[in-house]
Amino acid sequence: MLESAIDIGLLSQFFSVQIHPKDMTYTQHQIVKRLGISRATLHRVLTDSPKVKTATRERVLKELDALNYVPNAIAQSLKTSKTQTLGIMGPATANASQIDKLTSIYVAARELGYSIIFAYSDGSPEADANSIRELKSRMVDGIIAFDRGLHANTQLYKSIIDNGKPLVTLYPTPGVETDCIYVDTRNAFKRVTKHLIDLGHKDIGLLITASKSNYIVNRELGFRDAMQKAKLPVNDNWIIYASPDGMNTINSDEEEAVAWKISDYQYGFWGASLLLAKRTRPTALVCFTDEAAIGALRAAQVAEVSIPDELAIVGYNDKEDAKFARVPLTTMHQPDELIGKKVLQTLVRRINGELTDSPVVEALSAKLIVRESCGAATTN
Amino acid sequence: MLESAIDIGLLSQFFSVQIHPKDMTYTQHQIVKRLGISRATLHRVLTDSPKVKTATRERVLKELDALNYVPNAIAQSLKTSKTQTLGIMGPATANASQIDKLTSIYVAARELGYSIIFAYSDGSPEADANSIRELKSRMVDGIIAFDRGLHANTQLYKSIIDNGKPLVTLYPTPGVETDCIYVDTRNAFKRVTKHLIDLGHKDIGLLITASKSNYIVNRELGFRDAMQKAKLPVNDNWIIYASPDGMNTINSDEEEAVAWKISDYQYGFWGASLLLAKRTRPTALVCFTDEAAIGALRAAQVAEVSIPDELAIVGYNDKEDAKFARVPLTTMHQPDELIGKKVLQTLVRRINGELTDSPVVEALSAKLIVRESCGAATTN
DNA sequence: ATGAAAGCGCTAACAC
DNA sequence: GTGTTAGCGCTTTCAT
Repeated sequence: MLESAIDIGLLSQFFSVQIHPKDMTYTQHQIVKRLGISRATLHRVLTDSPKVKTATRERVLKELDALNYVPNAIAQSLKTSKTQTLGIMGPATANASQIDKLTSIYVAARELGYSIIFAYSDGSPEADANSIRELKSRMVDGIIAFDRGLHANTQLYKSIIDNGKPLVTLYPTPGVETDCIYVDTRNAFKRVTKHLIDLGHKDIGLLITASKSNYIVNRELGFRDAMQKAKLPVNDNWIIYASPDGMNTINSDEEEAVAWKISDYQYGFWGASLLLAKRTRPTALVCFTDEAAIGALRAAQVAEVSIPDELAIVGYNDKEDAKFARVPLTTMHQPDELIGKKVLQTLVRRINGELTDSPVVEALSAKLIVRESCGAATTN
Repeated sequence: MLESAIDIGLLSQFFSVQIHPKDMTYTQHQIVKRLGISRATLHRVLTDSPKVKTATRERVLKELDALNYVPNAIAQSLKTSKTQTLGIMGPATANASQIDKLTSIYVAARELGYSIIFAYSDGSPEADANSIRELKSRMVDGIIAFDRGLHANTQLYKSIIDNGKPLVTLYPTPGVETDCIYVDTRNAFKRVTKHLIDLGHKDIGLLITASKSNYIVNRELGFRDAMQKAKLPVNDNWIIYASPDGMNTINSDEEEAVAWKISDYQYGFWGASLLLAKRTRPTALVCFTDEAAIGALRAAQVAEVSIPDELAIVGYNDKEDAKFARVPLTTMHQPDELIGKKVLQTLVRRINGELTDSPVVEALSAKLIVRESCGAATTN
């Protein structure tokens, strides 16, 4: 008795009992001393091993509960070389759809017993390198690349793979052979454009940004897919590549970084104003996000252009803002809630070696949501 | 030479050199063997200690760089009992203002060399307890409570403090003596209400939710402060406590949890519809967020009530959506970008023992942004 | 200016 | 069914 008291520190025990006995952090060593058993037995109880006498087990469990024992994950990690931790690297973002994706990752991680370290980066090469260093240093079991599909990321991702860490991306990245769970935005934009075509529109414009990212480029590709399939000409005059300086080009990684700091609303407003000022206008406009569409709605309001009568508008994302826009938006709904589940399932199986060598690449589909802005619905 | 090769594993060295020499993870032990120096000397170089011969230092630094050495933070943590890791506990959220706060915390943490573990919780007592367990287990150096000021959190926060972990909250929590950095929403709502009063409004309504959280309650208090100061009567008929079931009450923690799943837009739409249907209406309406105000804008549009002429509307948050609303919103701008800096500064100083015993409690002020929805501006 | 050695809390192989 | 022990990668006295 005296021995054990000395062992865990006479003074600290005194205080801990006196002040908040429930909230002291005990080590296995201390618990073992108290119970007069060995580390191994304790470990067996902790891991539900059958090789423990029931009486012993119960005595141990009771003590564990009384002491509110929480294992030290750091020590576990050091010993096992597994941290039960996943790293997310990417830019922070205020886009509601991105947030929902992120949340679904958090939820899924929690369910599978993984903690998440969010390695924030502003997208600059130095910040990205720092993020990787951070995650490597903390021995994360796997990494989720939460980005917008910039080509500049290729090298970065390769270095992660070379380091032997499982990596899941949310965009297929050319030249990077790794697991990828993504929403097929190209197909989504093809379908939302087709919806406009089916409604009888022939003169259709596209409002995107000048970014070279997959996030943007895929949307243009999908739009062109639909136009081509319908044998409709694409009027380049009606494709607006919005950019911060209004010059409609982005030529460097630095300019990309700056471009992402501007809101989709703003791009939508600028872009639509530009389009509406032209001598001839399309009868329909595909916007790269709902937020851009809301910006366009505002521009139309200022220009006194009636939506959808004079210009049909569609967006992409389908978060709450689309529903409550001045003209409720026709848009595509992404399965954001599903992504986290899929990503974690893939990543964890990869970590556990349950997957073959070839990368898992899974495309998820978006769903058309018809509201008033396209002119098809007249509810309300 | 042979010895060192054997020591770090003949096979693994072979492969690592062959496949990706740059990306192997080396331990201090391995590096020490290669260089023929001691752990201590390596450590001195790593920590910039002056007690190393310049020649030795350079030789070591060169090797470190060549091998791309990244220290194992897990081992460091175990040894020093400091993880350079901070935990954030709270619900995930799609509110743009919350996201900006969170981002500013990430940025500030990165600058100070701390990693962030986001311990997601849906707000239920079990999930909260799990979050605390997770953070305790991972030995975070401090915790940031990222919540909406629910009374149910009091016990939770007390248990963190009892455990001896520094805790910073973003709401003053009654009964919890800890550091707190917050935006004074009560004062903000007093001022935005006063703005309406100054514009000549006497009949002013308030649209909030039925939540008992500080997030909501402070807003009502601020509204009442302004009305009282101006000696204006508060018409309870014009205070809308929106709730999911339309019964305008929330009576339990469970109901609170459900209530937070519904968007502010939706509450704004429901609440304003309710208000506009009444026999008598106020001439101005204070909404609990910009998103609620946008929902109210939509309800007004449906009811063909002209904003701001028949009803002035103000919100709170001032993110991009406020600017591009059908009627650009008069609102209060929170210093979200500042919060991370302040929170981290406080938390890190607390961790380092640089603060006195008494809690740091700092209130930040919001700023009035006047646009069209209040009827004061007519810019376009 | 440099090195040897103990130990952070845990797991797991091995002994009894 | 239970106990002993080595060691994960690092920091840190204490010697030399």
